[in-house]
Amino acid sequence: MAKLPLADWHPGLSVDCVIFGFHNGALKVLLLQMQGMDKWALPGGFVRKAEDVDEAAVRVLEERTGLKEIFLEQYRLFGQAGRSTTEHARVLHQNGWLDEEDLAWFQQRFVSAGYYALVEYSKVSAPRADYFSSACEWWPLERLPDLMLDHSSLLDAALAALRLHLNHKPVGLSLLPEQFTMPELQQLYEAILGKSLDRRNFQRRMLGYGILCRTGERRRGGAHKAPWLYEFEEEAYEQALQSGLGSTW
Amino acid sequence: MAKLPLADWHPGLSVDCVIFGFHNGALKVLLLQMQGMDKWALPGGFVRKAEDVDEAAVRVLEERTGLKEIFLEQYRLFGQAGRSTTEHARVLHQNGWLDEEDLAWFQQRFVSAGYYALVEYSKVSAPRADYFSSACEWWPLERLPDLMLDHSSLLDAALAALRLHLNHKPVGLSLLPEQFTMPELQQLYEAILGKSLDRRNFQRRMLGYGILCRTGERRRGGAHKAPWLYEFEEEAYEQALQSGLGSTW
DNA sequence: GCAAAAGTGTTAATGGTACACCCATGA
DNA sequence: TCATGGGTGTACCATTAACACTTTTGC
Repeated sequence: MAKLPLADWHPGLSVDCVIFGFHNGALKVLLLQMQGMDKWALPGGFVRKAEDVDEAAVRVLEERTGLKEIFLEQYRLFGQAGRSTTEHARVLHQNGWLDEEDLAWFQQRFVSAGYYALVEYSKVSAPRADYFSSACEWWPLERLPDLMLDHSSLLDAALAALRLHLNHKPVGLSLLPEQFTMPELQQLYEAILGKSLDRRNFQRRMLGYGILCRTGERRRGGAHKAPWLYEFEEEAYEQALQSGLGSTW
Repeated sequence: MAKLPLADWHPGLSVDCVIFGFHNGALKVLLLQMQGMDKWALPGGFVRKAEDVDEAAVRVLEERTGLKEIFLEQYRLFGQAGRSTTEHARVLHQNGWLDEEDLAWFQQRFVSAGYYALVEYSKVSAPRADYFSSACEWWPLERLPDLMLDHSSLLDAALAALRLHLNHKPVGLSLLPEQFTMPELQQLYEAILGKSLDRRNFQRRMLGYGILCRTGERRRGGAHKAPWLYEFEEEAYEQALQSGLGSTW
């Protein structure tokens, strides 16, 4: 990314992606460790002048995860005047990661479009760091490292948006592998909602929506009774989401 | 706005506001008619470099409505590469509303933060047009004029966001006058949801939330039985919105 | 007095909550 | 065989949906 042909990029505009994955019963997010800093950051990037902002987000997603078809939702623009400090750019510059010309670019005031993405954890075999970062790792939501700038609030807002969308977007479909068990689906809901649900009622309710299909197979190898494997019935799922899964009005 | 000191403004960034009002049982939005065009536009503006994007939206709101304390919610950034055409600027330039220098500014590629605002209709006595528009008027949602650029989709998305937020934001409080009747509140909900609700069940459900206070007065002058007047109990309202009015999980 | 709108009440159906119970599996 | 987790059933309760009925008001 160094040596940007600056004329090609939309000034003062970036995208940041909160990439959610689900593994071992926990929600995780993909974070980058910044070169020469102990702080971590959300994967992000700049926007080409000729490019949709959505396309920029897709590009970032692909660069980090290697995946192209990802559920991606833009939830808000972050536009506080003081949100982008120059400290980070200064450190990069001192360590030789940024030359003079690019430094000026990084020291502009930036507004950033916040996206959240839902990916199937197992498909992201090797998350890749970008030019300015030394590591790219999954972090569980409950134990996050220090994040730079306002990335904590971006993340919080993404989770809030995800909760709000839970009944209207294909959250389960996007985060879970093709086949999954009912307990796994429940753990996912519990992780997103931040509270525990009744096992039996959850099952009945979910099956009541008519969006799940029992494959007939069970998940063997667990320590206890083998649970059934399910798949989503995609057409019925889409249909049900139109009006919202638990909507009241 | 002509003769912008261009160095003070954030390049390629604007805000657009969908200002909702409620009058005579119908949802309305405030639109501007562009100088020399038959198309209408959402009230909008640019963002100063030293200003929060939210502040820019508040500024626009105040300029059009004269109101300062307005419920305002940013719902999404609109960032299609082709969304801002140069046609509008060309027309303004030809008619003498834009000089050469400002023309270049207007012909940049713009991304725009979409806000929706909820105002008490009666408090907006005289909406004011801006420099580039010849009229500023309320239009009912069901019969909207042709809108420029992608403002139709901005508006549709604002309504969708409003629906999604109905159980989590003080929608009634913001759109209705201090005192209102139950039928008025119901009409508001029906207008937002786009469907009719049962009168009696609506009333019971609303009263069940414990967020309304019957003043003891009735609205006289109507053609029929005089309905009670209510006010919101603001503390209880805020409280109830925390968990969502009709949330299921 | 009539039509139309507002307030109150009742009932059946639906859906959620809180359980008890049985089944499968590995240690 | 026991602890643990998974699957099914049921009884109870709250809420919703769909009604009937009464009250008020202007014409």
